[in-house]
Amino acid sequence: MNPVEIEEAVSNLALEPFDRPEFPFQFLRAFGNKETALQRLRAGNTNQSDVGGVLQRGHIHIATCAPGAVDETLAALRTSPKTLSQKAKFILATDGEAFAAEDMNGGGTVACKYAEFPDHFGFFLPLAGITTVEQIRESSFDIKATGRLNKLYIELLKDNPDWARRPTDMNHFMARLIFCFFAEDTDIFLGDGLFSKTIQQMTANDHSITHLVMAEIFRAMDTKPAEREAQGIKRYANQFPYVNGQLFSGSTECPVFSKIARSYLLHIGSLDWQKINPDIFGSMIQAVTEEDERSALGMHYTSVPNILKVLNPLFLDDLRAKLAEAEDNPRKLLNLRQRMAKIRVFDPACGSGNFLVIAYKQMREIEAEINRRRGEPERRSDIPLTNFRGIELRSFPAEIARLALIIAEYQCDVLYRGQKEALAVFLPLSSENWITCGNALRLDWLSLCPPTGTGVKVQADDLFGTPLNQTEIDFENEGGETYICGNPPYLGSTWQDAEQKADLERIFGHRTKSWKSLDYVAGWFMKAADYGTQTSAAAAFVSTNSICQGQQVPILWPLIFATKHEIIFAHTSFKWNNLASHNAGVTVAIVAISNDRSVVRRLYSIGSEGETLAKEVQHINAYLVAGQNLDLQKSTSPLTHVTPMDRGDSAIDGGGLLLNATEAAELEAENKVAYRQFVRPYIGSEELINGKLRYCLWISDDQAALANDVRFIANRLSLVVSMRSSSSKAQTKEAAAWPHKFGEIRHQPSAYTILVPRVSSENRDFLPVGLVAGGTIVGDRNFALYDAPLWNMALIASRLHWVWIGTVCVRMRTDFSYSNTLGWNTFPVPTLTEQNKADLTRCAEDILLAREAHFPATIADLYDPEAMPEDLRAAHDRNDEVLERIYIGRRFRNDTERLEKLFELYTKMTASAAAAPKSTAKGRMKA
DNA sequence: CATCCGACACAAG
DNA sequence: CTTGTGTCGGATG
Repeated sequence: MNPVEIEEAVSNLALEPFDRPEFPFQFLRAFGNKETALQRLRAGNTNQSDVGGVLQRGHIHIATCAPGAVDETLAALRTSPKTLSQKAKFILATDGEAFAAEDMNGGGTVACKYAEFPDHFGFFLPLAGITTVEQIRESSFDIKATGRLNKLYIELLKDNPDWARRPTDMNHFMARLIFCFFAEDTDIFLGDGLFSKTIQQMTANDHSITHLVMAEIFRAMDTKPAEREAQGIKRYANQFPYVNGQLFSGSTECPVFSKIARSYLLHIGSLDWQKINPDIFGSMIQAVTEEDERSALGMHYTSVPNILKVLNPLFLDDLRAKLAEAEDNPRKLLNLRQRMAKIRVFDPACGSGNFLVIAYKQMREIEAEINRRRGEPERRSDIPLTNFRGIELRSFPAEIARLALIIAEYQCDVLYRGQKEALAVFLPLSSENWITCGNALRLDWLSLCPPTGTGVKVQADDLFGTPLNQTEIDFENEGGETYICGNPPYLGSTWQDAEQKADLERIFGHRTKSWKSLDYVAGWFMKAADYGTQTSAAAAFVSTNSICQGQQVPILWPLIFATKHEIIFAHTSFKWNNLASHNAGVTVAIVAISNDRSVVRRLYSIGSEGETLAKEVQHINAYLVAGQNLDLQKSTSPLTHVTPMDRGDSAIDGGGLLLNATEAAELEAENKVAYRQFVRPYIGSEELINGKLRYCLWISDDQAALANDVRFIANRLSLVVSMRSSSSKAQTKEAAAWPHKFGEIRHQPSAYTILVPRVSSENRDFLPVGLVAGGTIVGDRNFALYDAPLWNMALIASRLHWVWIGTVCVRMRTDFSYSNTLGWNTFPVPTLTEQNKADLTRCAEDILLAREAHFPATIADLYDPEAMPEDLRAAHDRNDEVLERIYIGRRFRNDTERLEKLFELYTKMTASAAAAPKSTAKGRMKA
């Protein structure tokens, strides 16, 4: 269940008469428990309560009681031994009048009237497996409103199929409604609930005219008081103020309301819209208009702390520092206020305006403190809302973003200046539109956010079609600073559609031919850098970490650096969680660029306790490592004298060629000869890491006919044929003609094979390199070194290599994704003497021996960082000792030092290769 | 054109 | 929720 569904279930429960014995089960049902789970609790099998209540292990201990006994019942739950031993997260007591609950992990308490407990449903969201963030817990309202609006939206679309075909109008209409609900609950409309009441009264006898009444009200809000009589505004609509803004200009047409839609509307109006929180309302409501997103309604939410990871280092930290520095000095405070009034914040992927709203609110907070210290607490804000600009592709979020900013402004005015002052300046809304609906990668940012103080009118080389009227609006920030921020969409190169590819081509096509491998988000960085060449600005984006790892680095970053921009701060990989706990958060990094060389560079990371660590550094390179830039290109062959590495063989067999132990035994029983002849051990990464056993059919061309006479094999091969022939891939289809062989073979006969899994957990301190006998078929989940000298294995097993791979290769989630071209072929190794090789070989053997001593422990067991055996760790330690002495004559102090040395060696290595191109493979061939 | 490589959604404890 | 898998699509030389 998503939060919206839960809210609805909980609210419905509170409306029913209180049923003392049933309540605990009803409550659990509302949070998504299945009937079977409830039945088991009822039967007592899983109910562990020792106070006559209902206790669900790991979740909640609930007790209902006679009227007036809530306090002692809650106390009994609190001290109940079972509450502790069954690890209940919550305790809850109610008598149908009062309601009390506690979060046993110190997350606070709820005490309210029974009828009001649905307002606290966010408190219990962990029960439904939804990770809560503080803001959510306090924002039951936003989820509730989202759910109600969603219902209305769907109902309206049902009754108005023509509106479904004009989503922009529909979205605009929804934004108008939200505004009216907010306005009628905050005295912006005179009279409490004016909008809802007017609609209700005027349509009480005839719901079919709802849309006409509403349209008349909207028309009034777009008509200045002086013109109203001439325009013939109806009396009931005349009570509404002139709002204007772009919100009510244009057509006032409204969709037709059915009886049900009308009742939904009135119900939504009865909610207390004062409580709306623009920080999160926008991201919640956004899903309403997106068909495929609706199942996750209320799940999309970017946490404020994460947004501040971008905004604080970008400029808010500095403002706060200046505030602290100014102390009570009125002159300094004034200067700071004047500076802030000229700061513009630009989010070219603004969605529903999250970043802009947070930035605005944070700045208002700082300004309020300035005004307090200067003794001007009621002073009107000097921070213009129009300095917070955005671009958004989808029309509904764009509408919501503007609305969210308007609401944020009003709420800040109420908070810092008082209701009266807030109302005095609220209407009419500014007619400017600072949120542009369009494709940020195609629009000209300089026109939307023109350079300061220059008066330059930039001709948009990439501005399509109709000129945007927004370009005429000037920022009120002559001589001010610009900060670009946001969380643009990430889309790996394989998932971009034709239009998105074209977006990237327009930006990168004339700069590099490798633009096709770039993530979509790279476009925002490049546009920001280009923007920065015309005017000084700093830009910080949340981004997939893949643009700072692996193959994208040498494509993107030299282009950014060429615009004189450098990375001024970065937050290394962390998980960008949304509300859904089952939805493994994307791993992201925050990267900020600026062409101002004077700023102090900072590198942020998440510490072991989840705290943010900051480090001041001289320079940050494109791998988000402290150190100089380097140009690391992937290479098809090793740059040093290590053995070339191949990927293993890819079955592409639809389950036909690979056999588990049972299937192999089956064949052996059916035909021993065939078994001996055609079955080989097979090793994928699961087999290597977790010590599993698998087999495969390995049949040479000349024996294909013979093998096909074996019934078991013939059956398996037919599986292969059917899978391959129905494939969408040409290469695979062709391979259906020879089902007895693996789909992609790179196999070389060998006496033994060293192998590394392509993907493996980052939690191990060393890469899980392995060694198998030559007859074993190495699957494509591994890279293989056939008959390579064993010192190659010593390299792979080293901490140096671990660090290199972790930085240079692309990762899958946060796990390692090994690459031969990017990681192995580029690995900087000093020239090894025969003695060095002998020493390293010995080290590799020692590692293998240490592993063997723990037979049958698997690599996963042995390399569990918590439980790594001492002798094995010692063997690795000696390996590192020997290898690192070869590098620098001593051990490295830490991984940063290792990386810095490796980068340095790489730079030298490639520089000398460029100086002496004759030594390349091609050069030798000619000679 | 024939490899070869990286991505990712899915699946299994 | 962590860790690994099967196969596609498209880059590369």
